[in-house]
Amino acid sequence: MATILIADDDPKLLKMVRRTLIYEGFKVITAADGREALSKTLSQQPDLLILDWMMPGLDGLQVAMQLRDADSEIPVLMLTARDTVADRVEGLDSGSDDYLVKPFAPSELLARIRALLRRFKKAGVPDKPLSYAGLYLNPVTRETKRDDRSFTLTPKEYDLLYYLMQHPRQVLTRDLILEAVWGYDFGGEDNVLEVYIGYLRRKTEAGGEARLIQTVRGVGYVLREA
Amino acid sequence: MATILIADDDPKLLKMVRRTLIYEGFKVITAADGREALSKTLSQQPDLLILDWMMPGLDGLQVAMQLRDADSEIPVLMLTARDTVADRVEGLDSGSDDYLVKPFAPSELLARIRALLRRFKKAGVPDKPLSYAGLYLNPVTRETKRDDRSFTLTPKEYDLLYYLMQHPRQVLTRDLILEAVWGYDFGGEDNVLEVYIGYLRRKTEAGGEARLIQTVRGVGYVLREA
DNA sequence: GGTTTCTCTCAACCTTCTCTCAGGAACGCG
DNA sequence: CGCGTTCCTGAGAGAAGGTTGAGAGAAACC
Repeated sequence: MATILIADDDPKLLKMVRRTLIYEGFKVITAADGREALSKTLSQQPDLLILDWMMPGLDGLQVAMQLRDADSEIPVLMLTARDTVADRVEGLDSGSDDYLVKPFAPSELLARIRALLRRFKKAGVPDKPLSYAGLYLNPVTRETKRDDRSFTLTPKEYDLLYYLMQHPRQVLTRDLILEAVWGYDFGGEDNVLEVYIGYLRRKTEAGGEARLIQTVRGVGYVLREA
Repeated sequence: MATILIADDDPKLLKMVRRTLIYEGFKVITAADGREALSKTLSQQPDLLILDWMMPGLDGLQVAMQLRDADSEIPVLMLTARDTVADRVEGLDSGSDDYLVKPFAPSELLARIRALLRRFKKAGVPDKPLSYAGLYLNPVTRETKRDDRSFTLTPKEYDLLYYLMQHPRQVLTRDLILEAVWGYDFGGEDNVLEVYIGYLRRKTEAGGEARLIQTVRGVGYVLREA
């Protein structure tokens, strides 16, 4: 499922939107201002940005413009309290792809998001199959294999493996993985991630193959040959 | 869904039209002048062209004429600010198929586009029969078979199977299917899709054959042999 | 106009997935 | 080696997702 970054300086709205999106199955990254939005966008490559027009420091417009200047093609949905024609035009010119005027209904937000994602998926590169060290994952068919032995994954397992395979040889911290796959800034102390790593290991090594998902003690995990 | 190329030297209009069309589900290619329109038309084979009459360099008229000379059959909708009878005649002679005078309402534009596409579809290549793993569907006769056992489908069932068979082995998300077959913009709370998948399964497996429509839990469905 | 067919909703049921918990194993460090 | 910390794993509760039968209302057909 797609990853969405939402930037707004109003924590209440942030929370509301975040909950809605997660409920709908999106992965969510949040940012409290434009600068944070920009840096998280660059580091985590979300599939869509929801930017508040008015934010302290860098506002949504400026973020969108900077991204366009950097040839980013990530679709941008702008949130604004204003609703004049002039504003709309200005926003579109600056690189945002759609608009939503506050206050808005969650269903309206979802509809726009879906429309934007659909539109950009078509324009973008179709998902390429990933493979690393005998592991194979095809996002189009959702086929997963280790060498020629194919195995099935649950949605969460799939998301996790997908994420790992997008960053082979890279040590991924617990927080990063949790945020990418589970979509929350992790506070509590459960051990979902460990459990799911366990599931994946069981499945990827079911034929007695060598371990590919390595633990980096105190940090996180890496997909790497021993 | 059809691909439409729109060429105009006014970026604002380009953007506006692009958004309207995309929102309606079309794939859109844009061009800023006649030369670009011509080359993109040749390379990407859109289903319809929207050309501005007046453009720097090659104007819309010239583009249309060149395409006709090259035996292109792509329908052309011409945009013009002028509205005299003489102009209209000249335009039609030169190979455009319909006209729209600026400024125009988006709904008007859409109506013309739909009319043109409908008109030219008839002249186009008829849909080829689809088959996969013993399933057979003929869009011309609407005949449907599993191996040699033919079965009948209701219109909705047919649409659904047709869509699935156009994407064999591809995992199709609920949203995608709903959008393609039902035209929803927002996947509500009902379970029509599940019900219809059930109907199709009943019919495609009535002879005790293996299941071809597989569930991908948490995602959607695939047409695939187990 | 009446009948048949089709589409969609609802609700109950069943399956599978997710996440938590807790005990035990592995690790790193002094 | 002993100790605290970190990680792994089996079991299971609860939630989510998917299937199915029944039936109401709309649409198509005669």
